Amino acid sequence: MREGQIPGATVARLPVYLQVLIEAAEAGIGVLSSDDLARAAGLNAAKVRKDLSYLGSHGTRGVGYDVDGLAHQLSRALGLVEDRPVLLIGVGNLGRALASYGGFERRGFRIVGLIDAAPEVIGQEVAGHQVLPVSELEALVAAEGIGVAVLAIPAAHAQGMAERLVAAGVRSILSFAPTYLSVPEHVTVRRVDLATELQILSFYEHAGPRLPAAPSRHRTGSTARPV
Amino acid sequence: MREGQIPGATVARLPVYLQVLIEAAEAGIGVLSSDDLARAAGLNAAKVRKDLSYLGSHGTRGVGYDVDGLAHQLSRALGLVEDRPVLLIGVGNLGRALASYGGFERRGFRIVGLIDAAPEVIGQEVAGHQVLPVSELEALVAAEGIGVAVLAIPAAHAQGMAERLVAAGVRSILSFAPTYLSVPEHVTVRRVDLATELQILSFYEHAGPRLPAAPSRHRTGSTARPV
DNA sequence: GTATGTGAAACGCTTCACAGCA
DNA sequence: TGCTGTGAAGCGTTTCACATAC
Repeated sequence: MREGQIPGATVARLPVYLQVLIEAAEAGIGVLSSDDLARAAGLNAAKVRKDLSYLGSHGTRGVGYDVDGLAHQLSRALGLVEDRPVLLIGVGNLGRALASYGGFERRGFRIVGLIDAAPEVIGQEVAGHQVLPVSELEALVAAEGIGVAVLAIPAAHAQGMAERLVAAGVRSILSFAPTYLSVPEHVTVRRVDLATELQILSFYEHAGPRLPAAPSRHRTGSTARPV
Repeated sequence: MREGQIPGATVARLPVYLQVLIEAAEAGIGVLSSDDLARAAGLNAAKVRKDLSYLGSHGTRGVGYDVDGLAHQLSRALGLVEDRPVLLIGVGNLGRALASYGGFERRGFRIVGLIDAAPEVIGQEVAGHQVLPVSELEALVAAEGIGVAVLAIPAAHAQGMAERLVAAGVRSILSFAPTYLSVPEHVTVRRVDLATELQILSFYEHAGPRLPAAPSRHRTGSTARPV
């Protein structure tokens, strides 16, 4: 691993630790051990320690990790010291659900605009935002300094919209469209596809209780408890 | 790897191949090479071939893979030869979006029931289903032979509902609640959390255009085309 | 005593390179 | 010739085990 590089597998777990810490802080817990964190996140203590060690040494031997201090370190590592503006494209059923989801602010993001192509939706008030036409996209991205966009539109329009977002300056796209997006090297796309998730579950159910096996995403399978 | 075991990383990609094949079939394409598949899925040809080889040898050297034949093999491997019944718990914004998502039937699933705890929602007609009270859960799971459930409820209720689902006989849970679920060994949970996804994106945007780096989930970064 | 931080071993996944077959 | 199928090498991640520090 190159100096200062945090492994991808670790990066994908940092948000998990952060969430556990936020909940612990709200519950008035001041210190957590790697074992506590592991239990709450469905992992093992060694992995937690190794992951956190990439951020530097922020624990106290014999004691554990200071909840507030570590939460701050994680927020910093994730680039969340202040809320990041997010643009939401597509105000259908899913888009509305995302716009109404309250957990954003609490976790470092702020939806600053809703955009849709349908004339009957434009101008509507959704979750405190007026839906804007696609023509406003570039101006909005520039004005708000938007780097992250969420795509909740049909697959057929996803590639075109992604290209427009990239041209406008967006560098990270979270796409719910069940299709693959071709983007330049410097742009990161993450795709969430419900049917894909269900199919992965279907495999393991169908294949029988395979003892090991757990692909990429968050999988719980044993003791893990919300704090 | 144990005999007959398909690696978890491969399992997570099988739905992707299946989707590409379905779209190719609809476009009238009869044969695809590993390179074609790789391009459409944002992967490389060697990975595609190795992945598909775990299912057996279904390609033709010098030619490629028969689209229909391979799609059938993949469906079989994923346990999707006939539609799997799915139970949806939680009919809020997100639950409605999921219930209304049309892509299910086409990809091997059938929502057979909606359940919610709120009295004002129970009895409503949503996406062609009457919302049932939680008390109907066990009967519905038994009657329809449901093995897969989707949780779209607040984090605070997720663990309790998961336990009830497991007790009723559900073996796979797709959870949208931003909390970890403790389940028995034989139950598989996959978690989808929007804020987590955004935070991972935030890391890479913040950390600058890291050349390598791409954690677990579907990441596109080069040539990939919707068919 | 207790829990972190970390080299080193073990493991799994990806990529390479080419043999095998149409 | 062209593309699949696959051992083997390479690489990243996980786990182990213990020195280190409170």
